[in-house]
Amino acid sequence: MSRKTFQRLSLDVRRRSLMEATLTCVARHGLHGASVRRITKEAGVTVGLVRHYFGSKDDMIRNAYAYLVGQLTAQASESARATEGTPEAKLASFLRANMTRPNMDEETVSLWATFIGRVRHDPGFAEIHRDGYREFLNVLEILIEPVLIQHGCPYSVTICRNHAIALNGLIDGLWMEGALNSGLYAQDILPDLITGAAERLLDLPAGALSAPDMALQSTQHPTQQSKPS
Amino acid sequence: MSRKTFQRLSLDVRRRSLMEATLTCVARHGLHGASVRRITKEAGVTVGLVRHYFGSKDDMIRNAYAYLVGQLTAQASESARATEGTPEAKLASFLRANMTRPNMDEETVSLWATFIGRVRHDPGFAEIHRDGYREFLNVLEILIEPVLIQHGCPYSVTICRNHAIALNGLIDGLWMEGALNSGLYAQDILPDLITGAAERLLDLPAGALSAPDMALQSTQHPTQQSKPS
DNA sequence: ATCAAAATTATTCAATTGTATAACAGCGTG
DNA sequence: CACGCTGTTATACAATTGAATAATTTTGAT
Repeated sequence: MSRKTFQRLSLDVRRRSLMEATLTCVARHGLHGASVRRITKEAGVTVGLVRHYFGSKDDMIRNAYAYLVGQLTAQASESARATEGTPEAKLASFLRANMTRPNMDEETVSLWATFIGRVRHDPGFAEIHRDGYREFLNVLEILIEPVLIQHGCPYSVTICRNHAIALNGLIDGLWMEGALNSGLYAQDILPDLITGAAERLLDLPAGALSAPDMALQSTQHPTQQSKPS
Repeated sequence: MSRKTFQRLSLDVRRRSLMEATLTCVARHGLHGASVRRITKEAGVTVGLVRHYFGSKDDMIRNAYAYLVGQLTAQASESARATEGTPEAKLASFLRANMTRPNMDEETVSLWATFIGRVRHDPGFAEIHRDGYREFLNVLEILIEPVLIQHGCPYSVTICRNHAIALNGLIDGLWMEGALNSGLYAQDILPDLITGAAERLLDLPAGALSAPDMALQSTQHPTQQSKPS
């Protein structure tokens, strides 16, 4: 009986392939079902490599979690960065990115939730979560600030930060419940729903985020729409 | 060596004690660390009882999840029901209940997230989640409806439902990130933060939810505060 | 072509897992 | 007060787990 043939891959490639296999297995079978054997089989290697590249299974899982969080925020903020136009358009793009693929994906949410469940009792996970959350809040603040200023909204560091916290909550909640797709509503209502909700949350005139064309033609002060009362 | 002494308990008591021990262990050690032996030790019984009362470990865990979800919505809506006063006060009470103990508890959020992570790949969990989510949305709609009407906001079944979806997202997200307490802000800012955010989300005049006294003395149309612009 | 260093495989090991089965004991019923 | 039902304990078992070690193959430098 012959030995398995194999390639020697670079450290980065091998580590990433193992982390991605880890994420795949955790998403599919949960943390309890993601055994070293399943993960290494998914990655097409044998069990010994875990020790070789990560020292232990727990270490590998923590690295995979950090890898996931990094990708999530990177994708969303890249989507905002790539959008040319007004601050409103950038913010709207960021919001919509979180309500559409690839960011809003059932498997990704499953993964995220599973890891979140470990944050409380594993200091390593807690640190990764805190850093990721901080980063996400920062991105949000930077996106919100110019929008508030442009519309002459009351502005301070505290206000901006509180808006970021609330908006982040809205994003997280809709992202999660939406991706799980309980069948109670269609997922494709979410991009419009979140832009509308964000407008009101930030006290912007209706249409400032949801109708980017209108926002474009009057960059200074969009027509002040009277609130229905 | 003598046998362990024991009491014969009623079916309900024993099942509940096993489910609560399950929740404790899952919160502490995750699904992967919540072994039958740990759970039964936590409950003060021996392993055989799992088979006797639930058939299998998985069945016991599913039951524990349903038990948790039921308690969560029950506590929050009870808090709203127990509040005398205007619809605004009831809604505000519901929101605040989700941002304070016992509902907003790190351990509870850990549990919830862990289970959510299994929803995608376990049909049993999916059903429990869907039912719980539907229930929560219904409660929210019922609380929102009279508030919208009272303030003469544009109203329809769709509008009300969309508001419920958004508000639920806001609650879920803030509840989770807040409870995990990453240390980026103090948890006690959340009750005020969510009532303020909800006012804007529902397009209510400022103070309608956050200043219940004002809402009380003018139940018809609270002083229309001009939006800062 | 050779050789050594390193990446990868193969195998082993003790510990833990979930479940099944059999023996025991509490408790209501007669 | 004895009896029997069944809730409960105790034990056994095969399967799986994470980690450690030894054996082997690839690869790049010479």
